[in-house]
This record gives sequence, structure tokens and C-alpha cells, in this order.
Amino acid sequence: MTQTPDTAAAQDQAPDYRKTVFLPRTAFPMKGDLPKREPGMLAGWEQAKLWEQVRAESQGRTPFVLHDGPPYANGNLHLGHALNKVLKDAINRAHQMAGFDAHFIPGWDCHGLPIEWKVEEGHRKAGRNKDEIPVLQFRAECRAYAEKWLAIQAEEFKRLGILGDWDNRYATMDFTSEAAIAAEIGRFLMNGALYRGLRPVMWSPVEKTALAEAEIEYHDHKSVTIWVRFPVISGGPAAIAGSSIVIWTTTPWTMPANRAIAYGPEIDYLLLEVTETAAGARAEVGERVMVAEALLDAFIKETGIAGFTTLGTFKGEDLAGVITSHPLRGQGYDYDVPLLPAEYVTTEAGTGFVHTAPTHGEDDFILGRAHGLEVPDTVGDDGTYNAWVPLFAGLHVFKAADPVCAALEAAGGLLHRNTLVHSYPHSWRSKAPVIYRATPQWFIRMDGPEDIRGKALQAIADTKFIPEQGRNRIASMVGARPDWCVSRQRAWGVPIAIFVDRRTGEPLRDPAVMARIVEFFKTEGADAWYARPAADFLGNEYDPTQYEQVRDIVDVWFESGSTHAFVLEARGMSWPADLYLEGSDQHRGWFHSSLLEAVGTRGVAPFKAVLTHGFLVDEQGRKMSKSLGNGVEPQDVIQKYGADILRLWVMSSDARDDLSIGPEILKQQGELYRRLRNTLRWLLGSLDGFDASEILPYAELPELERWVLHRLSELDVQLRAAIENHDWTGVYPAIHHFCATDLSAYYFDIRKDALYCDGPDSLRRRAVRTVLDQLHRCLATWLAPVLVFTAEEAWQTRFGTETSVHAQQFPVIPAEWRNDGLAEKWTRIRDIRRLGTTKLEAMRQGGQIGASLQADVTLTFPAGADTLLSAADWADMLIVSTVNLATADAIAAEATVAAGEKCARCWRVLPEVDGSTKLCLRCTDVVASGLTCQQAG
RNA sequence: GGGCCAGUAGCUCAGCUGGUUAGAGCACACGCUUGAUAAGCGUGGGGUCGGAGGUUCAAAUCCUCCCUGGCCCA
Repeated sequence: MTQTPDTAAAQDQAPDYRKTVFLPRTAFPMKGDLPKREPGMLAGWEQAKLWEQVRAESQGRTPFVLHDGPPYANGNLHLGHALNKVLKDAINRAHQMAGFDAHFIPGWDCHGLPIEWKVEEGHRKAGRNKDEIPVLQFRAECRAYAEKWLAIQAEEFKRLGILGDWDNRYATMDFTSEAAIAAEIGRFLMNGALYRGLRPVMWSPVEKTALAEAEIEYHDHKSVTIWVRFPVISGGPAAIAGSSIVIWTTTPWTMPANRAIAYGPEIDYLLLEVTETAAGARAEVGERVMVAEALLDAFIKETGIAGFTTLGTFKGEDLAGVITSHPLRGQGYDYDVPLLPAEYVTTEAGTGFVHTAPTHGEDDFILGRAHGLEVPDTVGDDGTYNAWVPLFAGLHVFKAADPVCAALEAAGGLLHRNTLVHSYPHSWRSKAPVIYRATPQWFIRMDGPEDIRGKALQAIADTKFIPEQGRNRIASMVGARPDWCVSRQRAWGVPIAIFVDRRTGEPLRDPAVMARIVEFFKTEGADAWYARPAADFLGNEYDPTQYEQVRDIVDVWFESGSTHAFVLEARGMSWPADLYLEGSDQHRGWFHSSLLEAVGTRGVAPFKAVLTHGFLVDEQGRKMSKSLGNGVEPQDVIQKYGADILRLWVMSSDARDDLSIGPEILKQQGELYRRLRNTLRWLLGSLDGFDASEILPYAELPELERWVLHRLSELDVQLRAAIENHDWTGVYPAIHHFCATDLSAYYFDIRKDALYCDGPDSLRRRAVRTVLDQLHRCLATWLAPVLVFTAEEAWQTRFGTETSVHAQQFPVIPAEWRNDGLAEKWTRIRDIRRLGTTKLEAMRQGGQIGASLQADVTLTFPAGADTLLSAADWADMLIVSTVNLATADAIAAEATVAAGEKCARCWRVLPEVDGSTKLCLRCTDVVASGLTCQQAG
């Protein structure tokens, strides 16, 4: 566009005062360029040994220990890891800067099935039989695999800006850790809570191991369902003699292990005589069967019974003492099958009679133990029937449905068969269905004399939970859980390093033996258990041939549950930890195992407080999954936006609930960041050349400056509260809101005139800079726990690269800054200001003015009312050239085009502006004083 | 199927123990500024507060049921 002659002429006439104005000047760039800049800052911290320096300076302060829950050393970091560690890092840093000695030791979980599986896979692909690999070689390969990923993840965490003692990180596979884990098992051995028992456990025939609840996932599975007759032999009401009890099961393969039938004492059962059958039905006219009344309709429909007469109705309790025969009687199944009462029987599905195989179900096992039933060892490690099992020996249980049905049918026991798709447990690793199977396993008992359950519940009551619902959640799990099965039949882990006396079956409880084992593990790792002869551990007092060396390894949850011992205790850190912080799934995982382990060995919880965060979901609130393709990788975010943006996202979300993330949300975080960065940039620019001699005492500050300090005191309270109760929700949004609304759109805007145009000796300008100094110190330090890179940049830009914001403390806010009365008054001022700015906007819309300095405003107040500010102060507040105060019925504002001429330096339009210099009085003085940025050009 | 939790503008969040026309920021539209300028300021549109009942003079806020989503469990 070409200039009009008028403006060109005006520019020619007016002297150029631009250089006399104190414009912001700073080396702090507007653009963050985080992906490029962050790695350099990391290198700087490393070089300056920031961590070591901060540790040294923190000697003697109150310790704060956030104990790191170990991620699994397998694969690149996911966003969930990033979320978790960023939260931990921000909380650690905030405590450090609030005056604590916040020592953080990151750690890794290294043993366990997923790594073992990967290593096995390598062998399988190479055509080798994994069972032929020597165990020590196999373990070495697993160790190398874990080492590799541990190193990669460590670098990824560091790139996120996570500060901690990386050089002394812990790992569950460290020799000292392995020794400590063995020692912890030893504690349970010595105190009597550890026992070996036969129990149904979730067993994976594919991996040939017992699985923990945490290793199970549920998927739909198609099962053969069968209805089976059990002929009544004796007992019960006379009417039922000669009839059959009908059971229903989704696991035909458990029929060989059947030893009882459960009924509900309160349930009503019917005795039917079949009078008519549908075509193809196995039911026979004239036969008599029993079934729960509530399930009758479904039952007759399913089994094809077209007509029947009801011969009687019985309460479950009437059936006490009834004995039936196994349908395969005469073929090796010649025992009696009693009817037993059980509260867990329902009429939701089936027949109201529950087939009971103590070997293959938790409820069944408990019922069987209560009534002295046999627990037959029917199925082997590989999921095939054992050799002694009549008719089915050698068959795989998942291929047994047809043979079992055939045998039942031939024996006249099969009433009906069908299929059902239902949710069924699968191994999380192999995705293969699992079975319940009674095997000898090592357990930690919950309700023995040690009363682990009772003590754990007490410990939960004594712990602080954030959010509070966590308490209820973990308590209900601890209250209901069975004994802890700690044994696994695998290779990559810490052995349950104990011996069992072959004569008595009792484990050897000798502290000296245990101590030898632990010593060997410390120096050689748990490999010693496989590499050394038993005699090395047993010593001279015991004959190795008399003792069985246990070859099971310990559940990895026991390992990670012991980290408090081999990290905190062993290194002389605070015990219990101040805080455990993990995703809410860890109520059943690490919080749970750590609690039981510590309670079982030390009587109390290893943590004072437990903080949980939610899970990652996409922008529609759905979980992230490969199939939906809605996942976000931390590496991509870092590359595109930078770690600070990722960290900002974490801290501006409500972590108590699930956290949404996606392209739009990240973009938005980038915008939030921009505001914070530009606030810091303007502060730095406006503090250019700042000297402490400019600082004015609080008492000499104008009210607006005091109001800003009041706002700082409010935010400080919020920040300190978050540190105190570990709840950070809303803190950083509040700081952002302060930067955007109170500073950028209000305080900064208003004070630009004073800052840019007043002379350096002006008290008003000095007051502004006094406050800007505090704002910079507060914001840089407050943002430091989150925007670790940007805050450092903003600090070093002002104080030099030899300093670090991360070695600072949060400023101590003087009590006098807090001024609620002032805040109230300024809320009113801001409301009245809005009346004026609304009028200005109307003029702007009408084309009468552009910049607000082109306007004057008249404010009216009722007669005698407090005008709150002087006319001059009101002009500053409204950023107009002149304000006139007048009297009217109501408080109102009226805007007019400013009267006078535009000062060429400060752009206010005033009658006083000199015709030749084009300066207002203030600017005339400033320019004359020569104390300007530069001389007028 | 059970336990716990959540569901407020396109997005992130405020809305305390029920009480005036439900608030911010981001995004969007329009305008201003061009002395924070790949920045800054202002104005505006946009929500039947997941749905349906109920309690109450009054409900986003309390109760019930349902729907959707998340975690854990079966």
C-alpha cells in the first residue's frame, strides 16, 4: 500500500523518538525450538553435574522420598511411562525447590515372563529347542536383553527431562537386588507365613507355568457346554430315589475330576418326570430329573424336553446327604458323588446344581477341603491327562470335549450338549486359554498367626490416598484375596532359594543356611543357585541328599514388592517412603504386592502416601489400542513439540481421572506454552538492564503493583498446598491463567506506558520493575518443575549459564503481600474498567478510534461515592489519554475522541503536547534528562 | 456379571457443603495495534451442564434408573 501524502508529511515532521523509548530487549527468543534446544540443555546439566550439585547443597534438609515403581525393561517407552515419570519428576522437583532433599532413584523390573518369552522366541526362530539351552546361558541371554532395554529406556527418560540418580539406578536383576529378594523370601520362611500347598492355580499349559492374576486377561472363548445326569444312589427324600441330579458345565474336561455336586440351600428345586421329548433330544420319556425351579424354562428348552409333570418341589437343604454316582461308574470312576451345600451356587445359568472338581476351581477346592474330598491330580503340566486317568490318559484337555461327551453318552450320562461363547481367562503373553489346576505351589498365607491380611488392612487405614477412593479400592482387594501364590515354574527370575527336608516335607528353616545363600547371591547373583552344588549352601550340618533344592522362581510381583527393602532400606533412605505414585491399575499390582511384602516382614506399609493417576485415552475418551490406531508415542511428541510440551500436557490435565491426548490436544498445549513463553520473554525484555538499586520497598508501591504481589501470594498458597497434599490438579492451569489474564491482558498492557516511556528514575517505573523482578523469579521457579527446559532458559538468560533454576528454591513470599481487602477493591476497579473498555470497543467498531490512546473517557460516580482511583490512575488503567471524573446517578463510562495532539514519543493525545517537539510534558522531561535508552534521532 | 471412577461449549478445565441470565483459556469469526510483531489487545458466536425420572419454592450441584467411556476383577 502506498502512503498517503498526509502521513508521509507527518512522519517527516515528527522527530523520531523511538530510540528514546525503553522497549523490551532480550536474547530470549520468541520461538522455543524445543526439539532442537532441549538436548543441548540436557548436555549442559550433565556437564555442570547439576544432580550432584543439588544433592550436595541439600545435605541436612528434610528428606523427601518418592520411591520409583519400576517399569518393565522391555521395549521403548510408551506414553504411559512418560506420563507417570513426568508426574514423579514434577513432584520431586517441586519438593526439592520447596526446601526438601528430594532424592530420586529410578528403577527397573527385569525378570519375568515377557523377556523370557522374547528370548525363547529367538531360539525358536533359530530352530533350537528352548529346553535344550542350559539354564545359565538362558538366564544370561535374558539379562542381556533386559540390560539393553534398560539402557534405552534410561536415555528416553532422561530426554523427557526426568532428573534423578541415573548413575545409581536400581534394577531387580542387580546382584544385590537378587540377594535381597532371596532374603525377603527367607523372612517369610522364618516367620512361618511361607508354605507349600496343593492348590488350584491359573495354569497355562502353553507356558507350562502357574500365572498370577496380573498375568491373566479375559477374551471370548467358545466352550462346549454339557448337561450331565448323576443318578441318585441314596439319601434325601424318598421321592427322588431313582432320579438324576443334572449338572451343567462349560468345562467337560473336568468331568474326570468330579467329586461332588454343590447346591444352594435356599434354592427351590423341582423333580420332573419327562412325558414328551422333541426330536433329537437325548432326554427320555419316563426319566426323572432334578433342576432348579428358576432355571426350568431355559432347561427344558435347551434339553428338548417337550412335556413333563412335576413330581415334587424341594428346598436345597432337603437334599443334604444325597449321594449320586459318577456317570462313568464302572469304568474307573467308582466313587460316590455327594451333594454338598454351597452359598456360591446361583440360579443365573445352568441347572442350579454345580459340578464340583476340587482340582480345577477355587470354589470347588475350598468346598472340597471343607468336606474332606480328594483332590485328584488329573492333569499334567502340559495340559494332558495323567497316565492314571481312566479312559482319557494322554489326551489334551482342550481336545477332550468330544471324547468326554462320547464316553458320557455311551454311559447314558449325557443329557445334552451345546456350545457357548463366553469371557474366559487367557495368558496375557501367549494369548492362549488357561486352566485351573491343582499343583504344588509356594504360598504366603494371609490369615495365619502372622495375620498379614489384618495388618495390611490396618496399614491401608494408616495411609494417605490421593485420590481418597484408592483406599477403598485396595482395601476391598486385600480383604478378599486368597493366599499369595509366589512360585513360578520358569527360569528367568530369582529362585525361591530354600530346601525341603525329603523325610518330612518341611522346608528347612535355618538362618545360617539362608545367610550363606544371600552372600553367594550378592557376589554371584542368583545364578549361584543353579551354578553351585547344594552343599555350598547347606554347609556341613546337612546332608544334601536329604534335601530337595526348590527350583521354582519367585513371582515377579514379589520382586517389585521388595524394592522398598533393596532400594530404600539398603541405601539408608527414608523408610517408609513418603510417596508411591503409579497408575490406578497398580492397586492390584505394585501397591498391593509392596504392601503385603512389607506388612508380612515389617508389619507396616512401605509408603506413607499413595498417589494414583488415570489412564491414557484418546480425544474421544477411548482407550489407546493398535487396532484403533489412536496411540501417541512420546518420541513423536518430543520430536515435533519438545519434552516441555509433553510435560505441560501432563500438568495441565486432571491426572486423577483418565488423561486424553491426541493431535488437537497437543496443538492446544503448544498454544498454552506459547503464552507462558512470551510472558517470560516480555518479563526478560522489560527487565533489560535491571539493577537491584531500582527496587522499591513494598510500602512505596502503587496499589496496582501490590495487587500483582497479592496475586503472587495467592498462587504461592496454591503451590504450597499442592506440595503438601500431592494434588496438583489445577495448579498449572491457574498459573497459565494468571499469565494470560492478569499479566498479559491487564497488568503488562497497563504498565507498558510507564515502562517504555517513564524515565528510569521514575518511581512509577521503578515500582513496575520491582514487581517484574519478582514475577520473573516466581514464574521461572514455579514453572521449573514442569517446563524444565524453558524455565532454565528464562533463568539463565537473566542470571547466566553458570546458574540453574533447578538449584533454586521457590521464593518465600512475604506475608504482607497477601491483601484480601485490596484484592476486593481491585475487583471493583476491574469491573468499572470493563465499562470503559466496552465503550472504547464501540468507538473502535464505529471507526472513530483505533488505539485506545486516541480516546478520552469520562467516568461518572454517584455524588459522594468513592472514585477508587485518581483521574490519572484511571487513565492508566483504561490506557486512554485522559480520564475525567464526574458525578451522575450511576457508575458509568463515556468515551470520546481524545482532545489534543499526539505525543510523538508516548502516543498519548494531550492538549499539553508541544507544537514543535511534539512531546507531552512527561516525555519532554525524560528526553531532556538524557536518561533515555538512546538519544533521540 | 461385580467393585471403583468419570461424562459441563470443537478441545483442556472452573463451578465449595443445591439459590441471581453456567464461567475461563485454547480454537473459530470479526476488529484494533504494528514500540512483546510468525507477538500483543478487544469484541462476538457457540453449552437443553450424557439421558430419563424423582426430591425441593429452587438442581450442573441431592436420590434412583439407564447410556457411554476408563481402571480393576469375575
